[in-house]
Amino acid sequence: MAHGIGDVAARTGLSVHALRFYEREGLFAGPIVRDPGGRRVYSDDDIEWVELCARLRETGMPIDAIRKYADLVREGPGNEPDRLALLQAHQERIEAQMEALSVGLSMISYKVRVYEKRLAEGTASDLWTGRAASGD
Amino acid sequence: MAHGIGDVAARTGLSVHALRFYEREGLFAGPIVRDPGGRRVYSDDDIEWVELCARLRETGMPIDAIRKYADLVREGPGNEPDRLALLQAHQERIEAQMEALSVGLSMISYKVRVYEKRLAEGTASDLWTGRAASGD
DNA sequence: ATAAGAGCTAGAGCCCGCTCTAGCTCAAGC
DNA sequence: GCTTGAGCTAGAGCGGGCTCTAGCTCTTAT
Repeated sequence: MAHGIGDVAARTGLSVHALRFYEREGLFAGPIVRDPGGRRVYSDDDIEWVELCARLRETGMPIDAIRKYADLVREGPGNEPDRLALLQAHQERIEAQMEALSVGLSMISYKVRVYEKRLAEGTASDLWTGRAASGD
Repeated sequence: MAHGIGDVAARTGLSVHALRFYEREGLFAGPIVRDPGGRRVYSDDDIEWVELCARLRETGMPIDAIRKYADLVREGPGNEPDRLALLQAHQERIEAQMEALSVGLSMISYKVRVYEKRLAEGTASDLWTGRAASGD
């Protein structure tokens, strides 16, 4: 199936600007075909690739790293260990991020509980003790 | 306990530049005391606050949002529901992020497994079938 | 035939979050 | 008393990742 850039944008959540930008930046593994009028025509495979890029970006992989991966794929078979290394490195980054998020989340959840408790007491007693029970 | 800015930087992982920047940006709930020579002197409470800010930033809360929270705290008691709302909103953002990360992670883990398998087969058979088994 | 709408390129612009510089002051150790 | 090192301010600069603009072309529906 062939798809126009607008289509692809709509279905991947990226903007058409971003799609052209990614292409210029060399994030695509192969050239995007053009129709006789010079417009980009995306294949289903292209869309799949764009979706991968979107996930990689969403999980914080820098453009630069994605380009390196795309370069390897473009080079063709033979460099699988290198590709694997890039993916694994990113896997670890994601795991670290998740850890950081969960630490932050539990800190915030704690504060939320404190506020909720204080508010419940407040509506019950209609009185605030200022900084009596800390917790900003 | 009183701490110099270098100290605080070391123990929070932020740079001294970032600490001054945060202060300028109004992320602090109260003014930072200065010594007779004009240097910042951080209390334990200040450090705790800085640590909160660091966690909020790490989890992707924009400077702007942290400032709003700090503004509320600075205003004093009475606006707890507003503070709670900000925290809850951020809590949700974090949860959404974690979701996105885990989707991305599973996509990548899948690819990693594919490569590992292909490599294992490759070393076994010493032959690559090119794009026979897709998966970039 | 025409007007609307999607696409194209090259390049400028923007936002965020720091980071760095210049030029100065201060406190402490040798 | 002098050097070294930490700190200060105001403001410039930067890197990443888009986003937007201008000016043009092409397709399509009326």
